[in-house]
Amino acid sequence: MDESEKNEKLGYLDNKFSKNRISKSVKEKERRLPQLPFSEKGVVMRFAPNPSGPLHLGHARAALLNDEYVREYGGKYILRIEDTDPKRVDPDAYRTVLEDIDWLGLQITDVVYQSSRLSLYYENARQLIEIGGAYACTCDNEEFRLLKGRKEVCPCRSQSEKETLDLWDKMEEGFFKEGEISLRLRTQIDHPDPAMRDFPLFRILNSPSHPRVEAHLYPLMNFSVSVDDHYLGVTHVIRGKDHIANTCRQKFIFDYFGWQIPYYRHYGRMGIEGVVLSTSDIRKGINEGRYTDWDDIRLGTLRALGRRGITPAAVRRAVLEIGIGETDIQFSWENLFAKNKEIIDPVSHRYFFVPDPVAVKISGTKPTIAKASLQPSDPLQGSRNIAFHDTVYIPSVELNRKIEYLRLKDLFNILIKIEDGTISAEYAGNSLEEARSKKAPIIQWLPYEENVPCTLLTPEGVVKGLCEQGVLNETGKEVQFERVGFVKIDKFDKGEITAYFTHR
RNA sequence: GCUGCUAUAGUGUAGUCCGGCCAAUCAUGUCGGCCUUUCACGCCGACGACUGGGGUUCGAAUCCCCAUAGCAGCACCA
Repeated sequence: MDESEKNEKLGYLDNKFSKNRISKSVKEKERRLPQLPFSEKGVVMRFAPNPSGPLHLGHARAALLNDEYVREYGGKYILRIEDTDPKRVDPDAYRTVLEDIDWLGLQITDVVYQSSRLSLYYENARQLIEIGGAYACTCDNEEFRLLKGRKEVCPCRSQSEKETLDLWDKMEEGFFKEGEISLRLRTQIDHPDPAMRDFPLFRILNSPSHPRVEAHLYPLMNFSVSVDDHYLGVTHVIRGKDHIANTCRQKFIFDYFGWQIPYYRHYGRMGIEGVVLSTSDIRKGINEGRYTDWDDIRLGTLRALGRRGITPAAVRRAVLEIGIGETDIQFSWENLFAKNKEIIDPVSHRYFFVPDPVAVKISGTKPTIAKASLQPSDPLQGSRNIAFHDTVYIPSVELNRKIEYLRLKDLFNILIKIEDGTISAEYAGNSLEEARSKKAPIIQWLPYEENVPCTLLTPEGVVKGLCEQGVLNETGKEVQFERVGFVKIDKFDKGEITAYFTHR
């Protein structure tokens, strides 16, 4: 897919093809994000995931919000892979994160890996030490925590720049083992917020080994992020409010170096109804066999959403509507589904799917071929031909409703007869008007001879049924099973179609 | 415990900075109707909110104070 195709798919190109009624009304409904200050000359923004697993809805918000601003103001959009903690790096994630970003349609202009920038961090650490901004602390963690709580300095804090530099050399050389020493920033030990007091900048890690680089001395995020944001020229940072404290911490670092601080904006926490979002919890669930994989449709990962038929454009619209407010919110599937429907309804092909099918022989008529529209709002997309011989499958629920007069959609009316437990039907005319006036249910059906088994996976359970053979051409696409809902055709395997229920 | 952020209908969101045009916007949802060879789409209508209490003011969703609730940070994670 080239760039323009991609944009069009995401609803960005307002070209001659998108002048139809639906996309126009959608466009009018779209609201804009609030303006960012200092954006006149364009912006440099970044999306900075930790490569610990595939991306989920929470990542999508950060990624899409930033993406949208870069699209609006122009500039650079940097993907920064934050892999400075080998404990939290999943080698596969280097690939999956990129795949997910591609799916989302982000306009990334630059990609950097923090693990390739360790020497930059070391150099800046050295500088920071030289100007007296940091000291090497050998205190026990718990001990330091207690001192900090009492606003008391630790003995290491009084070391001279020379002493710190010597210790730093040893840290770089590998003289210290994990946990023995860390480099701390000199902030204010009596800062009212305990979270600000002399927080750490670097630590030693002897294991596990890093998949991309040989190292033992790693920066902590507040240092690497500050250094990168500065050297990469980041102008605006949109991130979750769980980073508010980090923003304050990073300002201490910027101040030491005399760097210009980017514009920060923090959006609120986002909870998602009934879904596990945490990467570590998902991983655990997969390992324990509770989920099939990262794209298990019960998950909130982007690949899971894609698999059940949620489009990236819908995710984008939903996320932009939520915006950058600081209020904690409850993300609702209803709203996402509505956005998705806006997108897929006008283009999804329609098919009949008959759940729990019952065969009914119809007397009093001759074989014929029904013509049904593939896409009712756009006849140009063609139609399906469904052959009627003499027996059809209809959903068993329709019989349970005890209504005798029915219309088979796009075919004709029938009268159901149940005698001694055998079900049959009689042809009852072609008139649609008559069916309407008698308020006959208009139902989906399939010929006895031509159909294909289909398993529909829904949140409520598995529905076995039959569907039209035309569905075989729709693998990987979203279609609508008439009177059932939108589904994504997952695969055709062993003579059977598997589909995932997307939403009504 | 300390520090900070937030608070508009079931959900999301506009309005809050610079008080009156807000008996509060839009979307979604639910219900009802219309349209329609789908229980989809579209159209019409209804339902539904300023967390509470004080204060300032002629006038407060909007400013101030207190309370309450939710969330975050106080990691050698990001």
